[in-house]
Amino acid sequence: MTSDVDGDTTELSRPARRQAEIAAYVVEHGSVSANDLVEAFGVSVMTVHRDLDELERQGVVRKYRGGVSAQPTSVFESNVAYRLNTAQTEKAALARHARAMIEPGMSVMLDDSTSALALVDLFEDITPLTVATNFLPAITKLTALRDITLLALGGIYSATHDSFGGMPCAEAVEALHTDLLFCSVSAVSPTHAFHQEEEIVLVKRAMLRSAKTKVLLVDHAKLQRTALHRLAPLTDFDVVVVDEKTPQDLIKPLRDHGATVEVAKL
Amino acid sequence: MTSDVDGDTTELSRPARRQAEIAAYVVEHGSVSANDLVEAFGVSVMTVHRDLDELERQGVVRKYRGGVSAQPTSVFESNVAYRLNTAQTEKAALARHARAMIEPGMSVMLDDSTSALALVDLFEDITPLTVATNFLPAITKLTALRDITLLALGGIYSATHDSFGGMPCAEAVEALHTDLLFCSVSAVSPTHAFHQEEEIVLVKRAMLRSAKTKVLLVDHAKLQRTALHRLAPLTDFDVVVVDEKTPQDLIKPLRDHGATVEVAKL
DNA sequence: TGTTCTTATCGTCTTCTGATGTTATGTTAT
DNA sequence: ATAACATAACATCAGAAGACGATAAGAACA
Repeated sequence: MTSDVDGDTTELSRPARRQAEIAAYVVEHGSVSANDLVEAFGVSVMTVHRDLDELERQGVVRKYRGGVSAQPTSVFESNVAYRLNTAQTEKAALARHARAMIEPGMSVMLDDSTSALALVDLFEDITPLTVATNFLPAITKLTALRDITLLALGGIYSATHDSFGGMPCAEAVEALHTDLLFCSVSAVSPTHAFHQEEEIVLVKRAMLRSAKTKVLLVDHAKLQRTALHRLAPLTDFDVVVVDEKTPQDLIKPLRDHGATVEVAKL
Repeated sequence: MTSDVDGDTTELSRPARRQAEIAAYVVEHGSVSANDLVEAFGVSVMTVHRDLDELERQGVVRKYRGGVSAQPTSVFESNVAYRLNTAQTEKAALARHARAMIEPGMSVMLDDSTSALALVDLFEDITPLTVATNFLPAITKLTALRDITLLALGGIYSATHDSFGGMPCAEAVEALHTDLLFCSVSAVSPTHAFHQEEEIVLVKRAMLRSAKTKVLLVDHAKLQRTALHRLAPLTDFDVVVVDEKTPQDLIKPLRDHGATVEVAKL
């Protein structure tokens, strides 16, 4: 019953949507020519090239004379997971649930996930608050808010994630200790959380070490995926929050293995 | 002959300009009511309040029921120095001069100054490049560029400067060592560079320790001002760049005290 | 050298954000 | 309690930025 898993491409600018579709197209076909894409998407050559330039900047495809080829799937997936911005409703629900755990005066850490971003929108009323994050969109949003101490976690910029990472970021994280951590991952098995990229795992692990209470935000799509790198056992998290659309038979195994699972109401 | 020192309020959005003017008005009058401002600036009460909210967020004024009062002058000055964005032509000239010092492949550090920001616009052609900065507008611009490794220097966000600072930032800086540093200050005496805020001084000093070649960018207005905190002797900089409008009799004292001064052509 | 593919530049058009005022509701003082 | 002030919540409008394609210039390939 995984009814509306994808296909809901709302809330994305036209070019962004097309670029995501082009990315999918390229990944599917391995490599294609610019002209193929012109026909497939009904835009001019120029626009196709511009889209491809952007996708290349994000590390999703590689351009060569005569066409483009797909990059390792991991990159594509992290990127498209971000852009295709699926399950906004679910993420908003997760965010509302998470919000209830936060009290004024606390310090909160956020990773570079869209789930965390949804949470930022709810911060305005929970002031004062200290927020640490390495996610540029979150940073941008938070700069506009009053009574929130923003602690930006610097590092090497990744266009694919629109966030900062690498050693410098991990070091910045380790200098902190926050009350709460909200983070998300690419995939969740009954026992562990996984992520596509080792580089990201480095930072997330540091975050896990630097927070008192750790919360994992998981929309139901994540439970049916797998990913390369094992990040941490689910028991390392104090709470795992899933959305209401998650089938019961996917939740039970988590609990059986000792995870504390809460369900966020839509 | 300090002809056109201020009064050139170009290149600023209407609300930003009005806010700067309101800030000046408030500082001049000590404290005023919202209605006074309505009459003085010919906008609605609502708009006045919005402007004041923004100025308060930046730490320039303090609101209370019935009006607003000015905050310590230092805050006002750093802020207005930033916003009133004077001497753009000069800063562009300084940036062009600085640009000639950069070779592809180098690592460059930038502080949170508008002079540094002008430099960012010239980076696109000097790739590859590694750029480290704590200035949010610079970070935002750099994320869009390819072939530039962006190293964001995190820290505590300051709305007044739109940059990151404090201890976390200083630590991030100290973990680095770049080929070049371009920075600016509030004021320059014949022997020293000065800055208004101690907090900023902390970060700038760290930057000075973390770069091989240090370049100070100074538009001529800076030479006629003073500021509270002594940052460093001018001889700590490998080069001090001034703009062409700087009177000779202001340049000579710097050289007499051992500084290497270069003049940027407009 | 000619052909094909790519990039640069310009003008047009659309879209979107941001700024503003008005009205309505809430809050503080007297 | 009431008046003055402040904020919240729309609706409107304008300006700016972005998207796009056409054309022309440039670069790689064969």
